[in-house]
Amino acid sequence: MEYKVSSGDIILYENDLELDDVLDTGQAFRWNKIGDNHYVGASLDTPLEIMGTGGEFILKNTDEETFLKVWAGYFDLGTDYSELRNEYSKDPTLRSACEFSGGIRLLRQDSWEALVSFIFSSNNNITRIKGIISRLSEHYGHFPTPKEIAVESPESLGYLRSGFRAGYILDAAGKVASGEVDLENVRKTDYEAAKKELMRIKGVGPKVADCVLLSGFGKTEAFPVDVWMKRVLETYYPDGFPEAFYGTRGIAQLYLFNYIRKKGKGE
DNA sequence: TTCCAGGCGTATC
DNA sequence: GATACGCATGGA
Repeated sequence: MEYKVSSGDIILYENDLELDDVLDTGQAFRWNKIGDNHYVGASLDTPLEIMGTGGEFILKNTDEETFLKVWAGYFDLGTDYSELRNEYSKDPTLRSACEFSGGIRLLRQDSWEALVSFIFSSNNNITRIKGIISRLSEHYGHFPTPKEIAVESPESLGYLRSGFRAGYILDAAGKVASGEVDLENVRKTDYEAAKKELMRIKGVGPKVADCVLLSGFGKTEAFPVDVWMKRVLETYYPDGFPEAFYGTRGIAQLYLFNYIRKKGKGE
């Protein structure tokens, strides 16, 4: 990880990063694009403005301590994505996907924030998900804690316009606030057990659980399969996804998901 | 108007 | 365990 502090801003040098590939592709829902390669957003209650492309980025509205404590982890700067892509590129489909969008990384989000976000993602589109989460955090003036949401009701959450997912969020908040679902324990335990634990929450099925385990807990063997990935698996991996990538197949999934979606749109 | 959006819970077999 | 169906909301 290479960076410097310049008149209060952080200058980050990172070749394996493009903001459009990580902040605007359905991994995180709290970023707003305010210009070319220019975003404002937050992780929990820590704000950030970030801009840049081609290996050099400026991080504003932050400081070195926060950068090291929050953003280095968030952008997974400790992982060598060139090396990962070299490995993936042994597979022809993954090679194409990696070449298609080389700026993809796994965003390692806060676990509670990821849980809330992906519960709202169920049978929903990215624009609406962002709107719901934006209304939620604006309502409290910060990203609400499990306890703050747990005392709400479907009616009092009506302002979110989140539809049937309001009940899911209440169940998640209640179980996390009471300790019935222990997120720290989810972090410590292995992938299979962690998935089971998360799926005790209403509105958390296999796909949402995998998204949360991948982004919120950094469990890179979590492999979210939605309609797009189903198509990828049927088309390119009829005999199953290569076992060689099991440990980081969740990151491979990010490249494939982006590839199949944008390729279809002709981007 | 109808269809769909990074699914899930429930009923039914 | 597999499969069909309804579900709130809003944009295309």
